This record gives sequence, structure tokens and C-alpha cells, in this order.
Amino acid sequence: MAFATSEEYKNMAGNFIHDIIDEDLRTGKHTEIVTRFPPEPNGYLHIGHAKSLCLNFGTALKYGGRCNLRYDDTNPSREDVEFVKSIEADVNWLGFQWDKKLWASDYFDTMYDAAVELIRQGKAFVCQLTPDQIREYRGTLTKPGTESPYRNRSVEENMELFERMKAGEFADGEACLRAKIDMASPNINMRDPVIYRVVHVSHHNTGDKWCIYPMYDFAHPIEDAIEGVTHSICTLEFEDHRPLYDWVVREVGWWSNPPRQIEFAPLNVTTMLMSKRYLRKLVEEGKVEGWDDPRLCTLAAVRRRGYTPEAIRKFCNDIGVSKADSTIDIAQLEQCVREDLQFRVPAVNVVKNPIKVVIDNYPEGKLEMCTVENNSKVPEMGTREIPFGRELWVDGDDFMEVPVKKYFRLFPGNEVRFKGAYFITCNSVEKDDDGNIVCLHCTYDPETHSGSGFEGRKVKGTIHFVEASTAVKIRIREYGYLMKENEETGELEFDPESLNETWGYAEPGVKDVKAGERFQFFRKGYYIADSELNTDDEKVFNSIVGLKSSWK
RNA sequence: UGGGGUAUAGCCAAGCGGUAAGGCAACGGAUUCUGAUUCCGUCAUUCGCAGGUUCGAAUCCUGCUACCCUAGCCA
Repeated sequence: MAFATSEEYKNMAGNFIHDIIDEDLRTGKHTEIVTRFPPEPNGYLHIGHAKSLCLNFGTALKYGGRCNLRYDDTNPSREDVEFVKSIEADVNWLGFQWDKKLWASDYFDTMYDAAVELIRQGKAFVCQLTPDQIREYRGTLTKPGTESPYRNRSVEENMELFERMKAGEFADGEACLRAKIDMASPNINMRDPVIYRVVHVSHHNTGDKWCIYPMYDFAHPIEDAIEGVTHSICTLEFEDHRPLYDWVVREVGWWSNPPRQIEFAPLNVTTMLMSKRYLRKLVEEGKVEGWDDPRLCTLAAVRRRGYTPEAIRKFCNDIGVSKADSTIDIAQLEQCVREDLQFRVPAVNVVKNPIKVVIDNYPEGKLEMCTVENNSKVPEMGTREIPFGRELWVDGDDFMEVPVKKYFRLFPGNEVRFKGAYFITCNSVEKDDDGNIVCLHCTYDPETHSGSGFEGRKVKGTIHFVEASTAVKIRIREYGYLMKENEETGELEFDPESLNETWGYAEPGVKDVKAGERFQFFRKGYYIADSELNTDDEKVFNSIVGLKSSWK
């Protein structure tokens, strides 16, 4: 496993969060930087989480600090430890190591004590309004709320009631603990927010010890404070909650140097939908193969699709961090993937929509081996031998019966280089009765073999081929992305045609490829041997990203 | 209609009173036994709009406008 290095982040372009940290370091407010990544275990991590991961772990790496992985498991009714394994695998795969692995539920005792402390100070009360009533009493965006009739209970009464809540004497929704702040606040989060609720559900970690659970707004600042988190980095939607976050750590009063919440804009990528809710729906409705369907934006999916952690980290560094709403073009992500792959992935000859070529002046039955580079940019990756013979397959895109202008691959009367082999001239096209191409009749020039130093004449085009008698048939799964723009509304919607299966031939060497190996298919882009579907008999490749091509 | 946020190129994004970095995309051109890669070049007289302060404003002030978030006992 190749973990991210501090080098990778030390020199990263500054962002406004690091400006704040630099200032805190300069003034001596902090000497060590502590961050955290706090997923709720209720789904798979996706590309959007990758940005948060890179920010939190990257910041810790940059400043030589620490970053904890902490599960925000304060609501037992919607979490599932099933997801824990995948979350940890994904964090590690992306290349990050947590300092400590923690659970919010480990702090339930402390949180309970903190709630009692607020009650003792007269800053929290047990409310027995129904959920509907609480909503009515809360007021609206423009109208202030009204105070709960239970707001002015005595400390003793609140203590007793809260104890009874804990003891299970109330059903779900019959009572809750609320912070006593300000029902007239223009910030709705400050209108006596609920901080503890009754949930009679067994918790994966604490079992049936509790039937009351803290709300996010109360729990999160306490979790951060307990762990000594210095900078609690989260997305923009929590900006309005910051006053409450600060209120909790201040009023509980147990921490002298409490954490600071800083918000950044969440990641959006064109054609990728980051909504966990929607992802779950697609999985449950069977519209996709699972959480790791390569069309999805989950880390498990892009891993299967063939993206590398290095490419994703580069992407996250490249896009920067700000508070402006943004949608990054998928092309930027794909460019990072190509950039990373091009120096570490070998090429393999593969043809799609194959067309048969017969070299009429080449001896029948003869096979010779041609030497080709595994990666033209990395000589250390060596060479391999591929067979050349009388009958070959070429890619459907490499032949045009009637060439358009500036097309310099195969067409009747044209001579091209078969990469690693000879100059080949296309003489005629043989067709069946229906007009379908049977084969291309060609001739080769024995003097033009690769490496022979032949300089007699030049050709403009170089194409690749697969020798027919040794060719391996392969299945190719070309993944688009899950969503496409509706042409009328412009809205993103599920694209049922985002998976296209096709087939082709590859050079014999692919028999030995192992699941998960990546290749550059000549002129076709980058592919990965599918780790789920690959068998000894059938090689299946998933598309990663296409090659750029200036020729249309 | 309250409160909170954000506006710099097609998409991101630096910039913090001294005359608009960088990346992606696009477009030219060179090299290439992959129309890839690589390489060079072009791409904001202007920073949402309107005023003001200043020798000087994307940066400071005033007033607008647009978009996002926000009324869970979710996180």
C-alpha cells in the first residue's frame, strides 16, 4: 500500500484553511495540528469524501500533526457497521493512515455528563412537546419562535426528568433535552435546539445501555474537544451550525482551548452524483451492479474502474479549496488519471470492431515475432514479442474504404506502418454478397521491418495489429458515467446506457494478465482487467479513460 | 420574508492598495514507429453591477443584483 507522504502536502498551494492554521501556529494558539475525518457509517465513501479526506489527512501531513478516523455513530437507527469495513479499506486505499480509530459512541458517558452539566447550569431543559409542536413553536425563517412551556422547569425537575429519560421511562418522541438558548434568534439552530433524544434502538457498540442519544450538534463539538482536535473541517452546510458548535464547547466549559470549525465547499463533478441517498436507491433498485459499479462515484467504484489513489489525490490538490459553490469538469479528473497512468502502465495491442487483413505476399503458415516496447515513454519497462503472420486483425477505426481528408491510416492504395512490423499497402477490399467487408488484401515490403534502418520512404500512419491465429478474444466493458444531462430540462438523470459491452482481439500475452492489471490499449485509452469478472477463459476489461485525440 | 454564505475566463483557482499566478478545457504550430505523450505558442485592458475614497482599487467604503445554505427528536 502506497501511503500519501508529507512531501505531497508540504508544498501544496495554500488555501484559506491553511492560512488560518498558519496564523494559529504563529500566535502560539496551537503547537500541534489535529484534524479528524468523521463519516457516519451508513454508506460507501465517494469522490466527494476524497476531497475531505485529502484536506483533513493532507493538512495533518503538511503540518506534521495527527488525523483521527472517527465514526459519527450517534443515531443507532440509521447506521450499519456493514459499512465500516469498506470505509476503512477506502481510506487506506486512498493512501491515508489515521492516528486513532474512534467511535463517537465511546464518548456517550462524557456526553451524558456534559448534558447534566448544562442542566445543572440551567442551560438545558427536558421538553415534552411533541415533535410537531416543537416544529410549530420553532417559528419560521422570518418569524421568531415561542418558548416551550417546559422551558422554565427547575434544575431539580430537569435532573429528575433527564434521569428518567435515560432510564427508559419515555417512549421515542415523548421527551427530549433541549439547550436553553434563544427562541427569538434569527439563526434557527439557536432556537433551543434538541440535544438529546429518546431512541429505543440497540446500538452496535453500546448495545442497550442507552435509550437516549445525543444529536449531532451537541455530540460533534464534544467529540472534537475530547480528542484535542484543533481544526474541525467540514462542509458549508454546517456554517449556520457554527454558533451552536461554539456555544456547546463554551457553555459546557471543560476545555480551555476548544476546537474551531472551518467550512469549505463540497465537491461536485459533472456527471457524477454524490448523493448517498440516491446512490443507495440505485443500488437497492438494482439499477447498478452494486456500490462498486464502475459507473458510480464511490471510491470502491472508481477503484474498480481503474482510477489510482495517486490520481485522485492529485486531483484533490489541483482543484483547490474555497467556499464558492463549484462543479468541476470530469475532464479534470480524467486528465489526472491519464497523467498518472501513462508512466506506469504497459501498452497492449487490442483491436475492436476488428477487420481481417490478409498479407497476400506473406508465406502461408509462417509466423515471426516482432519486438515492441511495453511503454514508449519508460524504456525500463522493457519489450515483448508479438507474432506477425499472413492473417491479421486491425482495428475498425484504422480502416476507411473512402478516406476523409487528412486520414492517413489504412485505405485502398495507401501504405502504413504496422507498428513493430512492416510497411503494409492496402490493395483491395473483399466483400461478401451483402456488401460486408470480408477482408483487406494487402502486401508487405520485407525491407521495411522495424529496426532495419530502412529509410527509403516515409509513411504517415502507424497502426497496430493482432495476429489472427494466436489472437485472444476479449470482452470490453466501456463505462460511461451514471448520469447524463436531460436534453430538455438540463437536469442530471440516470443514464441506462452508461454501460456498453463490446469485444475485440488482443495479442496472446493477455492470457497471462491478472485481475486488476492496467493497460493502455493502443489508440483506445486505458483499461483495467476486471477483478470481479476475469477468468482464465475470458479476459474482461473495464475502460478507465479514453486517450485524447485531436483527430475527429 | 429572517439569518448565514459566495461572486475573478468555458470549468476550477491564486490574489489581501502598486497595475490579473497556475491547472483543466479549447485553439494554433513542432517532434513522434500510438492522431497518444512531449514541446512551444494563443486564450480576462479586467475581477457580478453602480457609485465613492485614493496618485493608484479585484483588493477599502456605500448601494444594488444573482446564486447557494437554513424552519429533522438526520449527519
